[in-house]
Amino acid sequence: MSTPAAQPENTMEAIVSLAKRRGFVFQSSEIYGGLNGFFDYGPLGVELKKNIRDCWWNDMVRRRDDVVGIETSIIMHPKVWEASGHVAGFSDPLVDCKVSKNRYRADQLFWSPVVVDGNVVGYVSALESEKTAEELQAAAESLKRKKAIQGTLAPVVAKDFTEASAEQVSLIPSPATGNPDLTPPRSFNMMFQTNVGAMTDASSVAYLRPETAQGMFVDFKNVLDSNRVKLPFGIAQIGKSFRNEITPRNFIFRSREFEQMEMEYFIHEDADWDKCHKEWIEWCRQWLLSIGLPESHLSLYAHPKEKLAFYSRGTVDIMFKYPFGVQELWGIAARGSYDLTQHANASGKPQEVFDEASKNKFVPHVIEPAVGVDRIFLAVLAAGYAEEDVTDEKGNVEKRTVLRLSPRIAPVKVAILPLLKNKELLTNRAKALYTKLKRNYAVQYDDGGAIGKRYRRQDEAGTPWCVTIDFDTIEKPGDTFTLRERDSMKQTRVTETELFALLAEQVY
RNA sequence: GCGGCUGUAGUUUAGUGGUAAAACCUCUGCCUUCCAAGCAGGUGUCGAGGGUUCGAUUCCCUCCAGCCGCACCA
Repeated sequence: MSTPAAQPENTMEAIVSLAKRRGFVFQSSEIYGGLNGFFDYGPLGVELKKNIRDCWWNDMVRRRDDVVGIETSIIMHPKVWEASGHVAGFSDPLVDCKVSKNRYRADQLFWSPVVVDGNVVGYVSALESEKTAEELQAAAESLKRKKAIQGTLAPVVAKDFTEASAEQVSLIPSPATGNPDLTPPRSFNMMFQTNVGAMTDASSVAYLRPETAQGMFVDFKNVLDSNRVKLPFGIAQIGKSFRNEITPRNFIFRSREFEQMEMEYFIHEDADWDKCHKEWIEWCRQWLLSIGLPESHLSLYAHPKEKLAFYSRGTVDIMFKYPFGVQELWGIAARGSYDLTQHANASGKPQEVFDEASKNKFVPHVIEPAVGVDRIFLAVLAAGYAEEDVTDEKGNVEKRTVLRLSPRIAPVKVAILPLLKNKELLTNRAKALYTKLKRNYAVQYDDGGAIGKRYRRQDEAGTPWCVTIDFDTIEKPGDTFTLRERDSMKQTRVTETELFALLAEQVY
C-alpha cells in the first residue's frame, strides 16, 4: 500500500540533500569551503549523467542517418569568439544605482534632457518598457512644474545610457531614487579568460568556450569534405562549456562550468526552415518524454519577435517546471546563415556548398537544438523525487523516499539481492547472476542488512528493479527469482531469460 | 554584484564563555524465509581566518558557502 507520488514543500532542499547523501552531486572543493557555481558528480551522479549523454548520442547521432558527431577543443582561436559576437555581445554594460543598489543594463535604461525654450533644465530617466517614451514625457512635464519654470517644453528624446556623456551620467536621475546616483556603464564579460603559452601578454589571451556550437560551425567544411554528407544534415557535439555567471543559482541549474549537448542542422537556403524548426522542436520534446520526463512538466515558449537577436528567425524554448519555477530546458533556434557567414567573413574562407540543381553556391542555414546535460539531470531528479507514505501489514505508516528514474537513465538498472546473507546456496546463485548481468548492465550486489532495507536503499538510488534470490529459487524447479518493481513495489517471479528480455526491451 | 537570513557528524537537528549531544545514515560482526526489525562494535578538529578573553563552537570583525529577494542570464 502506498499513497500516490507526493512531493514535499521544499523539494529542492530534499533533492540537494539526497544528492549528497547518496553520491549524486557534491559541491566542488567542499573541504576548502566550496566554490560558488561549480559542482562534482559522485558515483551515482556520474552514471546518471553518462546515461543521459549516451541516450542523447545514440538517438541523435547513431540512430539517425543525417547527423554525425564531432568533438572540438574547449579553447579555440580567439577570433572565433570575435566572429561569433561573444567578445562584444557577452559583455553587457551595466549601470548600478549607488543608493538603491539596483542594477540596470545600460541599453535598457533610457533618459532624456528636459529642454524648455532651448535650455536644458534637467534630466529624466525611465526603464525600457512599452511606455518608455510616455513615461519620459510625463516625468519631464512633472519636472518643469516642480521647478516652476515658464516656457515651452520640447518633446523628450529617448536615448539609452550607453549614449550618455560622463557629465550627463552625473546628472541623470536613477529610476529608483530620482536623484543622480548612477555609476557610469561598466562591462561584465561572461567568458572565462586564459592564456595560451607560458608567456602572458595581450597576444596570448584565449577563452574557455561559452558554448560548443562554434566548434560545429568552424569545422563545417572539414566535416562536409570528409564524410560523404549532404544537405540536410547535422553535426552534433557533447562537451563542457564555461560562463562566468554573475550569480549562479538553483543548485546545478545555472553553474559556471556545465555540459552542453548541441546539434547544428544545416539546410538549404531555400528550404522550409519553419517546418524544419517545428520538426526539431517535436523531436526534442519526444526525446525528453523517452527519458521519463512527464509531459505535464513540459511547455513551449516562443521568444517574441522583438526580443530575438537580429540574425535569429525564431527561437522556441522547451520549458520545464522545476521546483523553483518554470525555466528553460532546451532551446531550439533558427539561426539563418549568420554563423557560417560570420566565419566566412572573418576567416576569408568561404563556407558554401554547391547546389547541383541550380549550379549555384550558397551558405546553408541552420537549426540549432541546444540543451544542458546538467539541466536535464536536475529535471529528472526533480520530476522523479517522491516521498510516499507506506503502510505495512501491521498498519504502521512509514515514509518511503523514491527516485522514479526511467530505466534508460537510471544509474543502476538492477540490484541483485540474496534473501539472506548467511546461506551459501542463496549467495552463490546471486553472485552467478550478478556476474552474468554486469557484463552488459550497471548492476549492484547487496547483501547488507534486512531485505526491506536494501529495497529502500535502491529506491533512493532510482534503481528500477531488484531481483531477490530466495528459497524458491533453489528449492523449486524453474530457477525463478523475485522481481521487485520500484514504483509499484509489486513482486513477480521471473526466469533469467525473462529478466534479460525485460532489460533488453527497457534499457536502450 | 547589492540587501536580508543562515552555517554544529554523511543527513536532520539539540546545546553551552570552561576543550559537544541525539536520531537516522554509513561501515564491521552476529542474527534475519520479502519492504528502513534486533543485538554488539567502529567512525565527529562546531564553515575558514583574525580579534576580545585566563579560556571562544558561543561575543566582535573579515572572508567563504547556502537560502530568499533585487539585478543579470549573448
